Amino acid sequence: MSTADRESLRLWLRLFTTTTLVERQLDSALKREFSSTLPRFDLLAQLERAPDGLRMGELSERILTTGGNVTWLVRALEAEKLVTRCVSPTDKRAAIVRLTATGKRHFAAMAHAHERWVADIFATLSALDRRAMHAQLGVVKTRVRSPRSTP
Amino acid sequence: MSTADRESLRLWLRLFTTTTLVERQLDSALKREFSSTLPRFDLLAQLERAPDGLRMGELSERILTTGGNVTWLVRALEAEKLVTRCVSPTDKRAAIVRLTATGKRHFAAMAHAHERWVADIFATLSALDRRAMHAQLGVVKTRVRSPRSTP
DNA sequence: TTCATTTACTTGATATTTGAAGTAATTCGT
DNA sequence: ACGAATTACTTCAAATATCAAGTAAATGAA
Repeated sequence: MSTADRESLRLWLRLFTTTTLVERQLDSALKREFSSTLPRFDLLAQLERAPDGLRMGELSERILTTGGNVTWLVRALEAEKLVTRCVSPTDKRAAIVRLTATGKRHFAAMAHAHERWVADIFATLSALDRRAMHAQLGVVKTRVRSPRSTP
Repeated sequence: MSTADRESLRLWLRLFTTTTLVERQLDSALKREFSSTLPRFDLLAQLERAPDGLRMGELSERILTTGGNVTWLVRALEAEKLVTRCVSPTDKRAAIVRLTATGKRHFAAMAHAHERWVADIFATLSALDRRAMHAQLGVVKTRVRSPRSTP
């Protein structure tokens, strides 16, 4: 194992740990303040950006989870009256999910708090570092999305 | 919301996405090649580094999961003969978990492949970028571990 | 010592996530 | 237009993870 490999391994370990820690922090804050969770928040965030709603498949791609899980999440959020589902007029197989008015209000409140928490955590980095890290992550993300990622 | 806040949010989003993508890639490769998973691998990796074994509580701190989950994971790995548990001689409440010889062999094989996968993914970054990112993540990690992290 | 507290885990009930298999609607080639 | 392949989802079972008790051992103060 070369030095570069060793460094890659250390980097991945730290990337994973740090992300997990931030994730848990945000998740537990969402639970505490809003009785919600990060996955739910993420799903609502995607819908917020899509005024015309999204199909189940689009949701599952965007929040990086399986179709079965999206079905489950949407059912739960629907029960809480935060989203609605309707059959697509152009494709009867597809379901279109939208935020309800309640969902929008609820999300806006959460998003505001979430923003503050995230800003607070990453404020420890300089603007320069934040931009550098964003770019570096972009490279990794592209790499991991390309076809022959897993040899 | 200031520009800095917006950038923090974008950074967090990308951090989360990238980490999740790498995680899934590694997890599915471990499944495919070794019928294992990332959480199992992580647990074994901690034990590998601790020749004297670790207590359940130490494991749960290190792999960032709950005690109940560690009990579950260890039980599964024990059934596969990869780890053993014994009562601590100095504290009868505590259980000490160790790798078995089989566990060591099994882990060594996985670790080798895992190393290659990770090295391959992060080889897209320059050595300089890897070091920079490692340092930047260190700052965030420290921040998120400090007491008044969630205001 | 002796009992209240704390600590280390386990348990059991739930919640979440995955993956494979099933259903219905659409599309494509003919 | 017709059936085969594909696509969009749902379902169900199994794997994982959390949380809130519960149990037993260790600690510590009176």
